[in-house]
Amino acid sequence: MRVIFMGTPDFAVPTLSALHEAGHDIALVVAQPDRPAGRGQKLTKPPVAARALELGLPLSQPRAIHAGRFAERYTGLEADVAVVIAYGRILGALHLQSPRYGAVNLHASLLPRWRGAAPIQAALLAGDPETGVCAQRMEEGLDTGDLYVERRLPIDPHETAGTLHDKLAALSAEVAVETLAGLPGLVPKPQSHDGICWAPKIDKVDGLLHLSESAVALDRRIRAMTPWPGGWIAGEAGPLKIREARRVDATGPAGTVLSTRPLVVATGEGALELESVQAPGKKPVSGTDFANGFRLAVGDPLWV
RNA sequence: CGCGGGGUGGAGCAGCCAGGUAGCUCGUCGGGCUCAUAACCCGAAGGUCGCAGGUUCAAAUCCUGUCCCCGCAA
Repeated sequence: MRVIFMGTPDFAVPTLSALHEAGHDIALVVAQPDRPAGRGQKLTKPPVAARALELGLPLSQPRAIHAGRFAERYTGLEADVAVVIAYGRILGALHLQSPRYGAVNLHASLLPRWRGAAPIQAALLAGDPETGVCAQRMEEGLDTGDLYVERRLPIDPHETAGTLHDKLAALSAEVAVETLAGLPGLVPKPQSHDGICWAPKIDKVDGLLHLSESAVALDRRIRAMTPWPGGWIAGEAGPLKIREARRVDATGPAGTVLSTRPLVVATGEGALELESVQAPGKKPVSGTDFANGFRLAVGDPLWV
């Protein structure tokens, strides 16, 4: 099939690679423009753009997508289908209707649960036992399209957004290939009217941990926000990132150290063993190393 | 030149601002105590203080350059 691929971050890369490998004619790869990123704010190419160049595919990173040269080029390609995965912008009727079979979007949740920007994090934050990937026929409504294919994936108890991201990115690639293969005859099914919910975009402050919350909630938040923005405890010296933690049975005043080896901190309900933490400007260290360096003793507040 | 923190025995840190015997917690090794221990007691090994140069009687500490790591921001 003649495909227009639209995607931007790491999550979309396996799908681009898989479609290319499956022999589809990728007429154009569309990604967001290069942006300043990282220390030094150097202009950085999004992963999909980098991959497109590696594969020698035509690439466009337009600032304006709804009109002008890009819009003309888009419609002029006479593509069979647009495959959209984590592109990062809302598409218009032009993009959805000009390809022969319209636009197919890969979404990392079991729709209609977790429509929106951050379905992976939302599923972890809610403690869902499973999630998955859906291929939907895009409409102008956000993630409301009829479903071509749905694949489920159980969520491991120690899953983080990072590990789940990678699994779902790989699964998305499979679903994309499967969907395109069946496209001429596949009839998409409408989403259920029940269980609709939204997964809003994740903000840095979503990683803020209040130790007065329960260990269950904190554990979920830490895993949902890892690796970005990371679960962190606010303090005068800056944020203390909690990179890995697990729930343990212990009680005490929330926020105080119950043990230094291993490092255990009390929460509003239950306790957390901190396996890997990172102070501002420092490297990640084990809980015990942290306690040694910061001279923590049982009964001390963890981070002030 | 976006802002900022840091490189000190195996690990995490203090010491640097007011140059002059290498410190703390942990680990390691040996010994002791104990039914036993990740607990406790005693002892030991292990560092040319990222690298190069400079100032000085004397540099981890002051100055210059250089490499590397990290936080913020995006």
